[in-house]
Amino acid sequence: MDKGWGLTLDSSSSPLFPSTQLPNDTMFPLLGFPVNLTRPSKDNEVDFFSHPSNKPPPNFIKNEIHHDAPLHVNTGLQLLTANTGSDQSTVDDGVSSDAEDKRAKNYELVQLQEELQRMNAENKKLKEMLSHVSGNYSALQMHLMALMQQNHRTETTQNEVVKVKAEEKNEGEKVPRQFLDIRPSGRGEVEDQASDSSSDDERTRSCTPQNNNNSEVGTRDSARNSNGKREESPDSESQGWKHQKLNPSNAMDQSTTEATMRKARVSVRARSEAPMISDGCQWRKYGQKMAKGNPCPRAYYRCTMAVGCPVRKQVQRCAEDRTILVTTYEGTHNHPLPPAAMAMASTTAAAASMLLSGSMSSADGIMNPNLLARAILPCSSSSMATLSASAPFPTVTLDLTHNPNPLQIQRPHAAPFQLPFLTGNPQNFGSGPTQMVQAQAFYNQSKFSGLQLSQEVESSQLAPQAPRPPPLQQPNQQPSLADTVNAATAAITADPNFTAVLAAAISSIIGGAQANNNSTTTTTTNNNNNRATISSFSGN
DNA sequence: CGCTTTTGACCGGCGC
DNA sequence: GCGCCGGTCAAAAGCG
Repeated sequence: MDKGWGLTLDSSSSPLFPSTQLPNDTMFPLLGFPVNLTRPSKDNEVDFFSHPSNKPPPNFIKNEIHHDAPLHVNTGLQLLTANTGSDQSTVDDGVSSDAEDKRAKNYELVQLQEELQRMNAENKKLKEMLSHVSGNYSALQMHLMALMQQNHRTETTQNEVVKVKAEEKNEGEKVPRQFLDIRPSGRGEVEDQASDSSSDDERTRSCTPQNNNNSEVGTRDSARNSNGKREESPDSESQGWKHQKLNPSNAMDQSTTEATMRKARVSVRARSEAPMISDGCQWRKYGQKMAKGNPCPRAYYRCTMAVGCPVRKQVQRCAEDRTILVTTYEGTHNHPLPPAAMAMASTTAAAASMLLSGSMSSADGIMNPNLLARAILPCSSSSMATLSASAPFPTVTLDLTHNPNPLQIQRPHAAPFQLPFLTGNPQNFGSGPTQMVQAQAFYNQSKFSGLQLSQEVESSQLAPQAPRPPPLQQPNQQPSLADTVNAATAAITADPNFTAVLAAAISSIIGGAQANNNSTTTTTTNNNNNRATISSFSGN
């Protein structure tokens, strides 16, 4: 009987399928009879249905396993044939002695199905919990980063305020407290609640003694204003940068770390045919220049995810190898980031934070590139993460163009989405292999099917030229958090130990889609964009 | 119509 | 002081 079939199939296979062979969502509908009807496999033929008295000999079972022939052909015993028959066999099932046994099995089937339903429900609950926890984790991570940076700036600011007061005593009312109203007007709440970094930067920058000694007191950019050409613009933080550049000397002893934080740069080298690597943030191009020594123009972008975000980046192709895209990040986001942007943002923030640390802000730290390099990439060679001391600003270069990972050597085409970026705060630098992400974890996640997570990934045969499905069509928009979380949840379920890293990978992958979308809105759409391989950051 | 990109001009820093 | 260079601005153009 079919129920007896279903019973044996379910009872034998259901404990294995949910987590291993079938996606959870598709597994349960298959638990019922369709499986039995469409697949009269040899499993069914094995002794479960046969009455003990009719148990086939061992030889028969072996034959059944090794031959894929239909059941009725391979069956050497009448009883088995009768048992494995279709629904019409009920006529043949006149064997009344099996009735109670079948009832019992039917009952057992019902029980198992109920149990599976309970497990399914529990699984869904766990998924929801996981997505919730993942979201909270991201939020907390950002909050922690913001607090750390704010805390550091606060210390610096307090020192500078003390010094300003001392100068006020010396110079009387000559020194205004610019930091009280230095913030640009008309900003949204987003900045109010999250822009401590930039606003504090503005305050501390403006209240430095150096600034106060200038004749440009009271104006943020006297040079511009003296032209009568430019009033204070909403983009004042950039002028704040400029302002800082104007007065770099005297205040260095007090705002060294602050300036370092602001000027610390993280340069990422990655092979990409896309005009921009995807980092999950929204960027607006505000300039392009031909840089000396490189025939490729350098593009300047600023973060537009929040008004007044000070983060900028420069994108330029390497002169020696134009398949290498060099992206240099500068500044720290002053707003919450979507999961898609966490990886890169955390990396850049981590680099800046490391520069802010005592050892790194010292000359020793600057002059010892390997310290920072190894701190950021504990498992990488120094050639993959270098610190430039000769540059005007401390610059960490993350070279993603090499592929020293033994795992990837073993599976050379299997990890085009491996993401090295830090996903946590600087204290997590040493977490080592957990920072390494294998994108294969997201296999079967249809959310990413359009993001070149082709299924060949699992079979280690990802073809770079393989045609890709169209990217997600969300021009200039971040993928919805819900989508991200849902997809992340599904992937994380498979291996909860990689929660943070998976989230980063997902976000970066989704960011890849965004980059594609961005590219479509600019000039040309490069179908090879997603072939950008950020593949070389390795764990051990 | 609003947003983004393009692009020439402008500015300050720096080296000579 | 001058010129070069990196970085930024903002008007114009492009685009959906």
